[in-house]
Amino acid sequence: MGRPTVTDIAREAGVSLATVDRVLNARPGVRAKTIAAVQEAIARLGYVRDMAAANLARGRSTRVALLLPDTESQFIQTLEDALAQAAALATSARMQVDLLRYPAADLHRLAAMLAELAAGGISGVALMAPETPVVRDALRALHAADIPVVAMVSDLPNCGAAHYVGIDSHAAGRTAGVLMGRFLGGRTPRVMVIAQSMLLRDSIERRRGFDAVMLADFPGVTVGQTLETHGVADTLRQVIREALRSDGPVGGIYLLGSGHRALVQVLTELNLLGRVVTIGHELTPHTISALQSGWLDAVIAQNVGHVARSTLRVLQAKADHQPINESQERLRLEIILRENLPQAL
Amino acid sequence: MGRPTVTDIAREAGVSLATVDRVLNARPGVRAKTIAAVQEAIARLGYVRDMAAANLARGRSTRVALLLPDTESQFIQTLEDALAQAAALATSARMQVDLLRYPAADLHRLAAMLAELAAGGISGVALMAPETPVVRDALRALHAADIPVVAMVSDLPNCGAAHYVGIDSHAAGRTAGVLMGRFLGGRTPRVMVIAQSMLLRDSIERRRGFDAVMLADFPGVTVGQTLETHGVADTLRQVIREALRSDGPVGGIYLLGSGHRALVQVLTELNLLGRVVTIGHELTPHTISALQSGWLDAVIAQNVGHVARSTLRVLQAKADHQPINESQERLRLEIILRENLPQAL
DNA sequence: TCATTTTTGAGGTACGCACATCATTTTGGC
DNA sequence: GCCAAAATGATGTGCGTACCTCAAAAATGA
Repeated sequence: MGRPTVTDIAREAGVSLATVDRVLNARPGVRAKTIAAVQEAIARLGYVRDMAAANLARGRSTRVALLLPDTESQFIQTLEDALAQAAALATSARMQVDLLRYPAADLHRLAAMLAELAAGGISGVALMAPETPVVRDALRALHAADIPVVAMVSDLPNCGAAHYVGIDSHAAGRTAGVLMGRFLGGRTPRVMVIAQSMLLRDSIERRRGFDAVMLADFPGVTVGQTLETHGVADTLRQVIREALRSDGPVGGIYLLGSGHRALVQVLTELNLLGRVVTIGHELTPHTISALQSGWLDAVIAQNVGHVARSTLRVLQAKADHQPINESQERLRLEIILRENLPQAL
Repeated sequence: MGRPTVTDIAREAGVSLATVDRVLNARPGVRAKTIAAVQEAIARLGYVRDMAAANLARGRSTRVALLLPDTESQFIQTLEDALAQAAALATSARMQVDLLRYPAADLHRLAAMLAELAAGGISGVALMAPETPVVRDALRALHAADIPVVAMVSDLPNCGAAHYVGIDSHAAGRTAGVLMGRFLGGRTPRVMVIAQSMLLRDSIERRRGFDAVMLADFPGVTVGQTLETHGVADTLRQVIREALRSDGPVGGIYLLGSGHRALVQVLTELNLLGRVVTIGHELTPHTISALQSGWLDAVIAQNVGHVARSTLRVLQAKADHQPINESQERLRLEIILRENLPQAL
């Protein structure tokens, strides 16, 4: 005897197949007493619905859209690659994935794209986007239309997002703080914090976490205010030079977002490369090679492959109205050193 | 138009459904020319076989066995829990999982169990076991019977194992080494290395990795020889006391395997708790609470949930004669500090 | 060219489930 | 106890694929 099927339940519960079907799919027109009897039989037999067969019968081939900003960042590119790879695999599980980019500078366009998708009959959307009123309204419209929304990498609370796939940015900042403090090894120099921009929710939370740990556990270390580079290498060079003119030696640098390549360049010019504890975020070809060279001491990252697969799994579960396996979807905050660099991205 | 089906291929290739079926399932009696035509149609339409429907039609419900030692270790228990949870989910994907324990001290019994399983018609086996001749022979017999074998946590090369699910132990030791060296922060005290036993492949490789890094990057630090406790708390107490009597202060302890609880106890007695850099392996309730209390500085771990799910996925893929998605199955070596402890195991 | 073998076609059944329709039974209100 | 409403049963079809049988066609050898 193999696993029990709907037929077994019907026999066991003393009802017809039609009734079992009504109970299983929460269709109306069944007395509470009958529902209980069927569920009791399900429990007794240990029945587990064959989701593959169910989806096959439904003939439903989920279509979802994934939206990323068109930023020229290696992290975004890495994430897109991971999403594309996961999407290719999802095809064999009856899921069609549209991978789209939106202009990072034009969030109205993003909102328009979301509206189009909603009209085009899509069963789920996942995106990485800043939380602005325009975006929020667009996402709320999706929510109202019963289209599940998944936030990737950067959370979107108060937008009706059904799920967040990404790591806790505050914890990421705290972790960066501990590593910085411990890698300084008792020394109490100044530490510089550099960011492209402090508009993004992630950067702000990371900074908060970093400060909390430094203040509490390494009170001797002076942490400077956040230097914003706006993605311009010259600005970066200038702010670093300026900061170095201030009193006290700089012993550590915390890079909140991207910009590793420019930083390495500036540090080379200033002959500081490898002489300063440097901690950054996200695994990209740049950060990997910087770790290998010893220019970067640690990277706090999230597994983009996991982000991609988790995103698709969550969207599939939402489309099936299935519960989400929280423990599988919880992303771990990863600490990457030269010694535990993954062999391949 | 949804995704292409076998019918579409038949039409596109100008052959019948039966012929497409023969090609897809590598059945004999088709001319090479016809095979090429069908495959060309498959490529042109981008056909991807619906594995769910295929398995449904096959009526095949994969049955696999998972074997763990009956060791009273929290890590083994944690792993078993993760496997049980993954198994419960796998049920809805037509997979039946038998979760078994074998006496750790009696590997002949393990070999006998494996032989029984082979005779009982099972489609795959995963196990965590030491690599002894008895085990090797038993696994080779499985391999000869075309039953795929997956090694969990501890690798089993030269046993015909189809796959290894676990982290690179040498890299784990190297990582522990860097953390130890850096957390010592320039100080050069003695470092103690403690293990339950050095018979297990993992412990040996970890030690090798640890030594390699300490020697190369932190040459001032003296690393003692491995102290074996054989799982006895008293022995642990004794070896630590003895080691402390030697000259030079002990600044770090590297715990290769389990035994965290006993170590904390001994360190408490000696008033060394929290005053020595301590690094261990694997996330268990004990190590988690030790991290939270600050008694443990870092843990090198593998995600047991990932181990469990990966094991089942690999077994499923092997049973379906499907290729394995290497990037998804590659386990990351995780560094856990108090700051990035997962909220739940 | 004929006989033989090989290749191909046509069609059916099954897997476990969803969903639909219509007939039949049971229930509750009065 | 009658009737309408609600609940349940019976039955069929289809999802995409595997696997089987038998007939028909094509290729091959002599």
